[in-house]
Amino acid sequence: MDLTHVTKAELGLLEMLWDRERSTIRALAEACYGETVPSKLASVQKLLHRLEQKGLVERDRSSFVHQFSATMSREEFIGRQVEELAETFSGGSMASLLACLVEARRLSAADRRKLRQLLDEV
Amino acid sequence: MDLTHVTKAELGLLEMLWDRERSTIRALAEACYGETVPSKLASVQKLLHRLEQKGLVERDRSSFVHQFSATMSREEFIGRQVEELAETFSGGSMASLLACLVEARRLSAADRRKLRQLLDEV
DNA sequence: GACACCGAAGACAATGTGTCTTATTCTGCA
DNA sequence: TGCAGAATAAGACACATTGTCTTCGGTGTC
Repeated sequence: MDLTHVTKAELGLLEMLWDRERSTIRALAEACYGETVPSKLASVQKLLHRLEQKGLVERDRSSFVHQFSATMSREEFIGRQVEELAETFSGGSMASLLACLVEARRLSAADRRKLRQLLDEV
Repeated sequence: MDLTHVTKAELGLLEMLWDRERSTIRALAEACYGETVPSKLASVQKLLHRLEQKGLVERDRSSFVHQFSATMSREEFIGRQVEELAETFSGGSMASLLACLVEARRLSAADRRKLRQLLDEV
């Protein structure tokens, strides 16, 4: 199982979990599909199961109705996505990947200004 | 057809085209598989066809043996991959995406130093 | 005990992916 | 010219992924 690739439907659930901290299958189905018929509940169940296998979702089984939550913050997840690009294209080096961005002029002047400011704040 | 997603096999061909500027199916099959039997040639043909559909590869049909080349540089391609992440997660804003990286502390001190240096050079 | 709900498991169709075979067209040489 | 070889084109094929849905057994409530 590819631990990194997340489909659009899976990402939708993750976004909801990032919003809500923790949630049930029923609540997620209501938010996703606007209905909680058994088939939709099963879809959410399946997607959550896959996210759990990928290590992106945690399940609390202590109560009869399971509670789900994301294992990492949205920011950390995004960071890992970028790191995966660095892994694929720049031998894992974030610096090289960002250098690539600067050199390919894919950062606007405003982007560069903002970035410099962020770096100064750390 | 997803214009952005590139499979591992397709990426392998792209990397070769970035190395060689332009190449034939036969040369790519030799480099990829180490043999140029008809089945391997057909595999390369199919992958190139898909890359062409995705707008990532250009085909010169002027001579009998077609010549293939990448439509964008490796750097530009990488830039677009990062932009796609920005699109998905940060409303298309590269600055926000990079802010996310800085805030999630996924950049080492060395990464930050290197990045600041790059920004100064532009 | 009857009933509703839950999670687990799997069937299912649609799509994506890489490999391979076959058909068709073109080149170059005898 | 005619033919052998090579190239492109088209599609069959097996396999994996993805999202939806049905069925089943277990659990709680009245």
